[in-house]
Amino acid sequence: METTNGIELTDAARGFLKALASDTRQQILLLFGGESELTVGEVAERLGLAQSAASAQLATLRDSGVLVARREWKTVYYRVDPNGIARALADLQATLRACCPPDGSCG
Amino acid sequence: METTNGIELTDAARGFLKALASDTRQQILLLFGGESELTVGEVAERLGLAQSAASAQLATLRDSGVLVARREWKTVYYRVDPNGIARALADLQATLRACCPPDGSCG
DNA sequence: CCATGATTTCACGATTTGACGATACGATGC
DNA sequence: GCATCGTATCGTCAAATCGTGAAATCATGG
Repeated sequence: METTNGIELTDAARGFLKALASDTRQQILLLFGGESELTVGEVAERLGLAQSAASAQLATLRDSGVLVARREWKTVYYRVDPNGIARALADLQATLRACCPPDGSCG
Repeated sequence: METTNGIELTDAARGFLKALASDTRQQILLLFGGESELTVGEVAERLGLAQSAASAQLATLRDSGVLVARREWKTVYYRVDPNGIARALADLQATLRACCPPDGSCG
């Protein structure tokens, strides 16, 4: 069997936590609260970032399953991936349930 | 009413995300899966960390509401704070609900 | 083929993080 | 008062992160 506890975070959950630990990436994600889709340039302008910085942060969010990208001609449209977020959150909760007593509404 | 979107992360949620973004702090948290309480020295030994490093990371987890500390004579016992975790998770989910369509099981 | 527009990648510097060792603090026991 | 044990704090250093500007990529239009 496993020598480990059996308690571990999935890659989805770890990526999610790392991605959303950054203030800038949090702001980017919250930008999608009103808009359904945003381009790299729009994100850069609204946050006062260089386009290269916005591009990199968006790529991080995409790689961690928080956002998805759609390319239309020259423009790349990013939008939230509810599925990826749900999965990461579910994994995170499942792991946390093993650490904190189930009596609390930990999940 | 609000000039803002109304979408924002609470301090609890932000602290939670930052605290659990570190691999070391993730491992520390998972250490509590089997044990109810651990001392600084125990955490340091099990993770092969210097005592000072374990102390600092534990303090970070405590400051972000993930752990609570209890002092008994010279020894400080840390344990998970299910209440703090539940609050951070609830705040996080509430914010995320504003970003991803409610049709998904986002929360 | 060349120009344009949007994005990505690269090279660089500045700030932050994470670990260590050494030292200081707090409480006990002689 | 002095020694001891467990923690916390401080100083330092290597590695990672984040931002910028310049150059490269990719697709379209003339």
